[in-house]
Amino acid sequence: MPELPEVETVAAALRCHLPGRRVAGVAVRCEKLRRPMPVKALQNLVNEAICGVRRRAKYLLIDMNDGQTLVIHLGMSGTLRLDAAGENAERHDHLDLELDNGKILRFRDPRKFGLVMVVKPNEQGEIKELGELAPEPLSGDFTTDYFYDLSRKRTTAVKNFIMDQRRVVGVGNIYASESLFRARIRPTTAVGKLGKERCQRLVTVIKKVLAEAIATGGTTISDFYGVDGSEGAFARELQVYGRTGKPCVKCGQPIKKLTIGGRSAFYCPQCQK
DNA sequence: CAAGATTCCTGGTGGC
DNA sequence: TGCCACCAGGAATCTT
Repeated sequence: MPELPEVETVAAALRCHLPGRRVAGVAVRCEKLRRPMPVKALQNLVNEAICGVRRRAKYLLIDMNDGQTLVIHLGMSGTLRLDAAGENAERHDHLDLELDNGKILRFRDPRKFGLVMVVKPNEQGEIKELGELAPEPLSGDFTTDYFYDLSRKRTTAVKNFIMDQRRVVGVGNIYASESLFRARIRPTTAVGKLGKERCQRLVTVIKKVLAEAIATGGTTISDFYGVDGSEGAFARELQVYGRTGKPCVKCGQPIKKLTIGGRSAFYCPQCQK
């Protein structure tokens, strides 16, 4: 589910509800995520005021007045929603943040690939616990030159490269296939072999696809929903993802599927070289 | 150091 | 209908 546009959609929604609220209570029902849930640190958030909501790559950052930040990664199946006061938790609702207006911010994650941390960012707002992340794709730091220089002499498939969060952040399996189709580049192409022009096409298209997906509220395939339970509309815009055997929207050739780096890749053999 | 395989976990689906 | 193998949008960790 959640790639950059989905996380941004959630962040934008939470920005309308969380800042200015205080944490009134915390409930942890399952501690076993990708890393154990930091129960003590979470309980220490009680009575803290929330001052902002940010996103970095696919991480959601909820900033507290005292300088701490609650970091949430949705993994593959995580969702956050805002429940009305008194609403019962359901299966796989692992964490509740009760707010001072009674509403409950709920983290659900059936596959438990998600991540919850409480950290202290440095003065610039950077969080070392997030590791080495590439620049934000929608920022001015993500440029053709950046991409071109970083990819020289790399033999890995371009699809793997754009899904590697140390090189490009926010692009997951869906937007990788979609971006490559729009850039007319085969997912298997060695990234180091791409000339400057094709690098530029890809960088431009990644920005465009992510921005469009944000504008339409993200992609709902099976388990992405907005904070209010709504579905994202970008699923209608998908041109290759999940369309194996169906005609290419541009040339009519059947879309092909293959496995690269253990993940499925979708492409048009005619349009993508 | 790069690139590929493996692993965490549960739920939905498609085939028989 | 029931059972089961297989697949899933992520990313850290290990091996080669």
